[in-house]
Amino acid sequence: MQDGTLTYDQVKERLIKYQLKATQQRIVIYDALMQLHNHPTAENIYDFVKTKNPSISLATVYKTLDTFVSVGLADKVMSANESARYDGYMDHHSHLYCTNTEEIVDFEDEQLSKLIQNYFKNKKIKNFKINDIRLQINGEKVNVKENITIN
Amino acid sequence: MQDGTLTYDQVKERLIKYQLKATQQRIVIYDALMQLHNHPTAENIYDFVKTKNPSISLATVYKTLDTFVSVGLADKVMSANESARYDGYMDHHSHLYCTNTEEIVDFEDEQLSKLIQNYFKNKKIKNFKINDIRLQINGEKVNVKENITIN
DNA sequence: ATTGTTGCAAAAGCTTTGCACTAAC
DNA sequence: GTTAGTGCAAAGCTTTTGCAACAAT
Repeated sequence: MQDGTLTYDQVKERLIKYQLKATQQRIVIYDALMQLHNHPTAENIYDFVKTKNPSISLATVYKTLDTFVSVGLADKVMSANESARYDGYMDHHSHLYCTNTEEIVDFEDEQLSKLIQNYFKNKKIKNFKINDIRLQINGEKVNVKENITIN
Repeated sequence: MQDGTLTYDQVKERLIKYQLKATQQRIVIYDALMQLHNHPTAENIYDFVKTKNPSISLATVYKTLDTFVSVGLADKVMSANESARYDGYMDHHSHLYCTNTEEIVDFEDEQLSKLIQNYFKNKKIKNFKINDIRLQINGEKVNVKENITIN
């Protein structure tokens, strides 16, 4: 698990390591990300960060988070920013997501489902009742012009 | 795999089974969902459906899709509609998502990861190079006031 | 006839953009 | 001094809402 506490200089160093100018804004935003380990929204981070830097703008928070994601310092979770996509195929199933073409392909594998279900029969998570487990398998088409074929 | 072709009456019957009035709009939207099995956006569906029902409105498409999701006739994939959430904890990991409290909790299980990785060493997906596999485990807190604890 | 659904247009989010100003190197 | 990053306000998208008109039962 991450620690959540880095000194000012440690953050600065890390930013530089990722070839980013160590601006005040980036430092406080990165620091916020380390402290708010509850998957904050941009707005959450903005609120948090305003106490340390009252003049910061929400646009900067967005831009900075984008930057962090693009260099690999942060991750965007539960993807927004794309439109919602719908699926009428209602058996529980997982998805392959091609990061190049943005295609989503249904994926279902009985054997793998069983494997995972069995795993959680033995390993319970305290205070959490599992309703549904889905895999999101991210990757790339080898040949963009051909289809992805399962089995 | 789903077939993708249902007659007008079959769709109607299915809607009624889910206690929905079988309106023209719902029928064409459900039909669209069955035909567009590429995880269409609301806009995609709207475009598709306009050819059959030029006077339909985008708001109706949204409302109808919501209705379908709430009765379990369709599924919302790659959740949008929430704000993007960020995560500074950059080791690849999975998430528990509590559908009541909307909490996202990091989840990492070395043993399970290995299990799944091994599985895909034997079972390749044609024309797809896997970069990253994540689990999204949906469920509910048993006691909303207590935390979810892993291990 | 009743009730729920639709379409419209307006509003509400969230996120991005352009540009002048500023800070980091 | 250069170059890149910031803040602002405006605009862009997607999605939601309120309400009068309408269709399904």
